[in-house]
Amino acid sequence: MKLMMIDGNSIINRAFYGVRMLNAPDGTPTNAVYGFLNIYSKLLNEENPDAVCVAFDLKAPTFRHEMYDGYKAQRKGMPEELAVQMPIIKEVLDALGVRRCECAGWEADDIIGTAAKMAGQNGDTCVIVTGDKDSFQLIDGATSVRHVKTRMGQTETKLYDEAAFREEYGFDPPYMVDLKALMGDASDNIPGVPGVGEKTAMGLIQSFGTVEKIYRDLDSLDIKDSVKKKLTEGKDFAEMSYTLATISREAPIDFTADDAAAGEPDKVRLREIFERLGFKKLIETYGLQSVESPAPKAEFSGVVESFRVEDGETLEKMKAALSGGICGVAFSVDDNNCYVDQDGRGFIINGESPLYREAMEALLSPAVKKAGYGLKDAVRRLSDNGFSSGGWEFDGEIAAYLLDPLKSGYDIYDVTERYCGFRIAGEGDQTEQLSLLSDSAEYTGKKLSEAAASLCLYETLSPLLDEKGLGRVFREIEMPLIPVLADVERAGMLVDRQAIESFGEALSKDASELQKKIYDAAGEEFNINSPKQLGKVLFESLGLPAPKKTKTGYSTNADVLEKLRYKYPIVQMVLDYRQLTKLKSTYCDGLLKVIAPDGRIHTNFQMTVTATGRLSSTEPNLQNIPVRRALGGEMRKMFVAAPGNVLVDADYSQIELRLLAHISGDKTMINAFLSGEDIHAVTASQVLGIPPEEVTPEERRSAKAVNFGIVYGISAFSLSQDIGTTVAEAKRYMDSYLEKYSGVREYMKSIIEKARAEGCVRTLYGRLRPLPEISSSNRNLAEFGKRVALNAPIQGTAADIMKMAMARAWERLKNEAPECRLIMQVHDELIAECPEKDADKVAEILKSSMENAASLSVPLDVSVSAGKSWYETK
DNA sequence: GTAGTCACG
DNA sequence: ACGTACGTGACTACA
Repeated sequence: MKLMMIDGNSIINRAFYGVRMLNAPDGTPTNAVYGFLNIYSKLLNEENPDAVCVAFDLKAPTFRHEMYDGYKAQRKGMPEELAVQMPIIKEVLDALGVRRCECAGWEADDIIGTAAKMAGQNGDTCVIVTGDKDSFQLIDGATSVRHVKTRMGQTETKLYDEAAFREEYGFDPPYMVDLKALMGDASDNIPGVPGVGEKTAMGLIQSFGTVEKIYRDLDSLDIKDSVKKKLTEGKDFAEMSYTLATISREAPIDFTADDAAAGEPDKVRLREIFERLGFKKLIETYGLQSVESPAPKAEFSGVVESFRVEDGETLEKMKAALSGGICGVAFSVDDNNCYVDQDGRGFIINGESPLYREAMEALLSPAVKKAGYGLKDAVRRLSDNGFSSGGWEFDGEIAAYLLDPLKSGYDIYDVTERYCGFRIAGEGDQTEQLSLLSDSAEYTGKKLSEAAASLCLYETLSPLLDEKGLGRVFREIEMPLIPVLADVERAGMLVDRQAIESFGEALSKDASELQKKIYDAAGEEFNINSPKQLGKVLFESLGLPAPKKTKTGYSTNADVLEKLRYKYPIVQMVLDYRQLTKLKSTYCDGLLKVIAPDGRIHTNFQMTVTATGRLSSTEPNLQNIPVRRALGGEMRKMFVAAPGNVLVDADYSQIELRLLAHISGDKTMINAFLSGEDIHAVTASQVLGIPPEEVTPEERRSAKAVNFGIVYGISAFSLSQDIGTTVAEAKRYMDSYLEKYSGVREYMKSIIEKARAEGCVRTLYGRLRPLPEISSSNRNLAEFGKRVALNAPIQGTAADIMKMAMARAWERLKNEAPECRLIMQVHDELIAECPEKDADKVAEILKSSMENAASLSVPLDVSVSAGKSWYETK
């Protein structure tokens, strides 16, 4: 096969200087991107390669920099307008499915040289594309160079094989190095021999062959004395330049021509990028116009007729329709109606009809396969109205979330427009609506349209999920969770209202006393809750040293105040005041507002919010009830079991760290977990090289901080902040940590490379986390992307496992402890409420469901405990 | 509506 | 030279 290796930096440089300046709508310069794409298309036409790879230089110094300071000089020359385009080009290449390669410590030339050599060895041919003549040294029987020039805005290329090279230079390609050694190369800042230019150098190489021979025989050579003198004086330069000009063919690259075979372009991404850059013409050239909105499927014509299920005849008609394939459903909260679409026929089940129950039960039977949108809430409401349900096959909202989890919301209208290509009828929405024929259709409303849209989304998104590798997460993790969460929300957590009220009163009292003291200490009254006013008082009126600023003023957060609290009593008072008011407003007042008539708090679990696959909890958020500090922890005494019942609380211990061990495959860490010992103590012992029994509590704390930090992609700076050491100390610690757990270091490196290449990462079960920022030209964004790349597979896999565990536990409890209800999930913690007599059985069910939800190279350990309140289960 | 703060895993 | 740990939601102040 034929491999085309492109010298990315070289071609982009040519494009930048050869194409007049262009700008994206946001002002970003784009001429190099545009020029590069034009050259690239032209090359594909000329060469028609089987595989393509674009090699890039990295900023990291290479051996050439080490031997010659001047070598750096030209790298600095890249103008800002060009530099900002580099990451964009990489983004475009990724979207095009073109392999790219960069390698710290090696230049694009070295990568290309190595790839060409490997291609030759494998019986492939290689054509190198570059604007630098350096690469001519690589030409051989299997390798040619297509040299790119831009003149007057026109790109010209010329192909050099062995014959063409010899004709132009009069010697064989390998001696190109010798030529460069003598004449130098301004563009690479290779000096050459002072005073020897192209003509002289070419003559010397043609007559005498190599630099080595020239110097060996210098005295006897038949050349001008002046040239001889220059050669003698410039010998050191020649030797150094020889090395600088020699392309290494030993770069550690890890791909072959096969790996670089043309990938499929990601048309959606490509279109997004081109739109951002204002490349309207290229959107046409690449045929990307209708990527986001595929044309509506011809056979889909919406609801063509509709029936109210009000008599036996229509009921039978509906039942007959349901026995066919999947149907789309939508439920109305207001009028208690249900809308069913089955292949263009709409059925409306009216809440006031005497046949309502019978019709609903027929529809909700597990045997009837249904597609809907936002089903968890529907299932919950149906349960509230006494309907059990099953056969939930497809939820369009969840599908849209899995396909693109970073969106801020999944409105059914937008999602349908995006994936089905039409807008459905919405309130005040006069755009092209889903066709509902008024002639034969009795009802042409919004809900029936949603039922129809759900069916259409099912048909469009089911194959798409599989195509994107998301089928498993969808079918095995998300869909089974729907009835579970509906049930958990419905169960709710019982709270002791009076206890919350009296705790709140106590907090108010303490807070107002503290408020007085603070006013005294400050010498003035102000709103302590206003960071702006507080900052003014502390750092201006009282003149405390201000360690940090925010973009709007002084920073007054806990980190800052912690540092000042011993020196200034008012600071401690402010910290205490904040704690009291937080507890009062968010937890006492906040929770009292949402106690339902049954005396319980029913949170709302959001399935389509987080970037990693976790749940979130709202109205109220029960996933952030205080626990870390003593006073806040009191809150948990108010979450109680009903009389005669207990709460059973099961916790994964260190699930994320265990997943790091599993995913990285690090043997030492895996063994640490297999030993069953205290992991943080083992870490301290291994990193510090001391026996486990000698690890002090302080050392264990540091090890724990590092273990946590590694999962988040920590920096030495943040670690030092966290454990209170110098940055140097923290760095030493991290280095020895990564030395000891070298598999973790390897993982960090490889996942980041993978994320760059693919623009996303995945969990063990395939859940996707896109990483648009990792190729950003904004350094902070790119760094952020790296940390996310590291963390998302771990946090996300933990979320996947917990979700599977919940479904398993729920199923088992239904059969083995039917009086037990799951009532809460807090990421790695699952809480059930059951009669006291069932406590042991429930504990066992939770523990084994959670421990066996996944089988990894390390055990999953779950600790369980029971109590009358959430506080007591700790 | 945004910024700052702080509660959780 | 620069900023500095991943993922959430709720509350208050203030424009």
